[in-house]
Amino acid sequence: MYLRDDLEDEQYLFDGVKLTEAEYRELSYKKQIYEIVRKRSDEPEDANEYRMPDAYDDENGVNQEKRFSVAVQRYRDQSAGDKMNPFAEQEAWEDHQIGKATLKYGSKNKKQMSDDYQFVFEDQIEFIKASVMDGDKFDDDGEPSELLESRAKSALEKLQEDRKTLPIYTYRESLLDAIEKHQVLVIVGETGSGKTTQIPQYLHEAGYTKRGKIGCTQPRRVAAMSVAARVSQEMGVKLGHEVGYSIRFEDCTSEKTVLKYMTDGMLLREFLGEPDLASYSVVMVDEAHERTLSTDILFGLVKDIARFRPDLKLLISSATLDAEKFSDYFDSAPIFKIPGRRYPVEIHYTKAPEADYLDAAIVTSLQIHVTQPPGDILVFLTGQEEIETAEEIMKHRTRGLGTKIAELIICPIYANLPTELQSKIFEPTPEGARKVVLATNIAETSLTIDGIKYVIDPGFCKMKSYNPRTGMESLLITPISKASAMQRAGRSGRTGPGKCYRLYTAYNYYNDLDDNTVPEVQRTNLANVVLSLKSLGIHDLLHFDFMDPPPSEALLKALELLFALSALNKVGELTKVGRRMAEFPLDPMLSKMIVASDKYKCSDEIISIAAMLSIGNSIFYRPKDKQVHADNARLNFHMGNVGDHIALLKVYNSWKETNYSTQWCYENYIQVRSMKRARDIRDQLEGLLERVEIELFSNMSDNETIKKAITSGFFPHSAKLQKNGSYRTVKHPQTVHIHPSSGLSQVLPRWVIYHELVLTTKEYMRQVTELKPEWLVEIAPHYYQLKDVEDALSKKMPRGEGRAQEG
DNA sequence: GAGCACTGC
Repeated sequence: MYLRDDLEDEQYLFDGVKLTEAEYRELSYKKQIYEIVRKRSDEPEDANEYRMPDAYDDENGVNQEKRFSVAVQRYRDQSAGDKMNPFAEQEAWEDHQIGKATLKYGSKNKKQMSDDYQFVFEDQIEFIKASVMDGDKFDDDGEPSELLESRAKSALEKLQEDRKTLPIYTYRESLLDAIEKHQVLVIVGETGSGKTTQIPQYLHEAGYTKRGKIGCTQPRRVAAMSVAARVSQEMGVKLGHEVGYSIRFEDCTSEKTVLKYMTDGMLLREFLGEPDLASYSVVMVDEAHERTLSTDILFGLVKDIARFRPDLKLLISSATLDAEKFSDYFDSAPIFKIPGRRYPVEIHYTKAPEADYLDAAIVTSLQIHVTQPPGDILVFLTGQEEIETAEEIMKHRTRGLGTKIAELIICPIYANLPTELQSKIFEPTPEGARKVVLATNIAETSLTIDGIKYVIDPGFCKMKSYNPRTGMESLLITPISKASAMQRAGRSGRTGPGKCYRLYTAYNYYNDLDDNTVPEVQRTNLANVVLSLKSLGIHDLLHFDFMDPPPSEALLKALELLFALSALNKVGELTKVGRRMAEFPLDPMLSKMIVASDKYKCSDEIISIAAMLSIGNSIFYRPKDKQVHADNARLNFHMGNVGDHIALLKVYNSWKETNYSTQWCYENYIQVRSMKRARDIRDQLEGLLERVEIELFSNMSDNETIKKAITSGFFPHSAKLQKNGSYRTVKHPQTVHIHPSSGLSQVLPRWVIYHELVLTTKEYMRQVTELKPEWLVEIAPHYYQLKDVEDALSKKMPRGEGRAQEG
């Protein structure tokens, strides 16, 4: 499955398999996925073996009327600013977010499209070739001269020799020298420089591991695993011995381990048990430019411990763009540059702005297809819906062209696409055909597709933003940053010179795009971060040394919540409850719910609910053409109007009863992958119960008890029905609605608690359960007074309409 | 009667 016959440059071997240079440098995602699937699942190794149910069939005809994506409309709505977002003017930070969305493109009246072959040539977009992204000292004919000789050598010797051909090898001594001289070093290394695999080995060879482990963090699990596997091969040791990795649900290390690759979030958890990282001699934060939430917190922590641990070496590795910023943050740490290996990429901009980027992307794809030499195309779109729309239009326009043009294979890819359908993008393109991959941001960093020569970049992505005042989250279609645009362009130059077509003008690029994406820490709910920092003994959070501080309102909101949950006392210290909560890798309200379940003797049910809630909104699969079936399947779990939390519990338990059957998931329109994740999380939570001395109790028969435990964590999220069918949140009053996907959206109970608020077309509560108002006063007397609920208690509540039945 | 960027613990 992995071996390709068409390779001419048989330079590299891995596991006895011949790889291209790009494959060699970075283990292919496909192989990684197969490995993970094999390890994790009870499924047969060949994914084609199990029957694909009709839920996944997509034989619906093309809907001509719907071909222009809703996303375009959404973008236009968004440009109107406060029409979509009633809070647009409230906050400076928010203005910033919205402001970025007002990037105006000119208008263009499209003539009615024809699916005639001629169309491909008639409706073209004019591009201007603007620049060439340099190919970093790439030696194009750099085939090692000792190639024939080396074939006779053992695999290990060969690996050792290959290490010396990496760009970084030239810098080995000067790099070790710089690390010896300076405690903190910022390393700038482009993709392909070998920094991630080589630097920890150099340090090991130089004796650093005698003083402690070398830790290297990655933003993604797959990267941590595959890099560790690679390094263990190069060192000729078994994975998990001297070289290991540590990711959630999987600790592949031992006492022997001296080189430890891990996810950034994992190192953060390790801080909780070892606040000075005493067992480490070197910490390398890799891919620091990605600025994940965990990386940003790690920065503050490692900068702090470096002061009282002069023996600890810190390496911050980043892409070129913001190296100066990292250096400044780490007290003017020196910057060490390592060239990478990358092919040149031609950048093209549109001559004029495009009104409809989706249409422009499709036209450009077809244009490339008929005019450009072989090579696959990668198109960056914003989401599933847009990708599905684009797929329909492209299929329709290329249909019936017969042999007039080469075959165009359309491959959609986004994270929520079932795994079986994802693998399509890794199948090699047949001779004479061309592949066009329609991808979300998943293709920007998370996965690498070989053979991409052309990138089409419309310049948008979906970005999460969080309003700390209202506690509302939303996903907005936003222009990308320059850094992101560079990253996208680079995806075309991995295996040969590439071309990037930007569907915006050079003027747009230089004047309208931000330099960098707003770091996650500035646009997310910080409750969990604050709890972790508090449990590390960091009390003055408003003065914590963030590289880019979050809005203070977000910190205050988090502190306020933790205080309400009794995780913090009046002076802001962690309580016993708070310490127990911090053990769980969950949002504080979920952790509180688990801690409280001890009292209600229903921890078994509560951890299942917590696991299901924490995987978010991707449990139910709802294909466009089977929506009615999917909705009916979902309704089964809502029998008796038990509320969404109990419904999630029923989903989990039903799946468990089928012995975690994949087929059952298909029949019930449930995402297999999400359920497996829920099972992993639940298992982890069950293990953690012991640590905080909570007994595993089951109390399935009593829904009211379970609901009370939920209320113990989610009482700040209560809302009361109003006359017009909308709800009003009790504590920070605002008008909200039950999400139509909720089992209670037609039932409208008088009082509800909700899991989260999301802003889409309206302000919605997602995951809702009915509540008795007296519980609020009983469970959270410090938070609710009688007057908050008294009118509800004084009146007799009518039964029947407007009120859910007891489950 | 609506919608699911992407990670991570």
